Amino acid sequence: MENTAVGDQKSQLKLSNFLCFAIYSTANAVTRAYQPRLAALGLTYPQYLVMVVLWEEENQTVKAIGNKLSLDSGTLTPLLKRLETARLITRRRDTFDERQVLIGLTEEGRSMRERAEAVPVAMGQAFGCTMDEAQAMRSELITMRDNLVASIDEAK
Amino acid sequence: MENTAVGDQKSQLKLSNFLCFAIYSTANAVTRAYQPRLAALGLTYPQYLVMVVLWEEENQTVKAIGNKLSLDSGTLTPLLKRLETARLITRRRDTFDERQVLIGLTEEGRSMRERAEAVPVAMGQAFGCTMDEAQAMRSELITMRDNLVASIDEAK
DNA sequence: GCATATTAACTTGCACACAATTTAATTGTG
DNA sequence: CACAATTAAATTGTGTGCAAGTTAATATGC
Repeated sequence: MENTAVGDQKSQLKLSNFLCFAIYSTANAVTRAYQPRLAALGLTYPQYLVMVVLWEEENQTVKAIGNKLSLDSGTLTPLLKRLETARLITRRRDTFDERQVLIGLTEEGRSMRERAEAVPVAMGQAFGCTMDEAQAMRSELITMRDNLVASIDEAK
Repeated sequence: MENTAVGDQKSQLKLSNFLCFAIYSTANAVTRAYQPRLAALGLTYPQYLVMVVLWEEENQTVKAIGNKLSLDSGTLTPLLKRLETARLITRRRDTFDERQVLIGLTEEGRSMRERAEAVPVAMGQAFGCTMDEAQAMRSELITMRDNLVASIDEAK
């Protein structure tokens, strides 16, 4: 049936739009939802992500942090300078490769980890979904993200 | 089994983190993936979203557009001014309620719709998923977004 | 060994997002 | 009718994201 095929295609085009928008507006909501929970720590959501990466492992390069968060130095450099000003992290040139900057934690940054434990607890409840749903969603999103990223160079 | 319960809870806390990050980094990838496809139209992704809303219905207030896109006037006002400068939209005060500004399309903005049809086609392919997967994902994301938004006031 | 290419971080410029405040217009209440 | 409360946009200030270009250090090819 030709009409069905055409109908399918049209709705897919609309859906692809709506899916993009769903991701976009949910991401905005994630940032807004973190804000009141991070206020006590004085962190923004991207700053919190950097701290999470550093709590996992100290003394990482800007490049390594960028790879983990999919952010480039144009975004990270000013963000890291703000965390340095807040005395949460340290920045020092790698002695063996002076191109690299190693990001470490101050004692204050290290000790913030404990106070930050409440944040994912509160956020987990805010989502209102089960662990299985969250895991399935996460896995599908990462697949889509990697597909999208792979498609970018082709589109240029 | 106590260990299992504790293990479950810990992994849920991590997962809630990872789910947030998956949404966040996928949304960044969405914006980057749109960019080369919107370059020919001279639009950013948020600008494209506003145009889509206006192609559906002309002469909407800033408030109405903001409700549909979950954006406030602080974001929309400068964005709309850029679209006006690009001669794609018109802005005029509502005669019956001078607080409101009605956003319309110029002939140029209206005619861009046809050229923009290729964008969702390309993006749909870039996602690399079936229509059913896209629809399921979209529906779950919207549910989570609404849960998140509902949780924000409580957290303040 | 030295010129060239590559790499890491930084910088610049632009466009969001959003909290908080301001301004102007309308609505609601006594 | 007067006047307080509400509403819609705009404005201000801060913090991302990211493309494009710069600088300095390291790696590579001949």
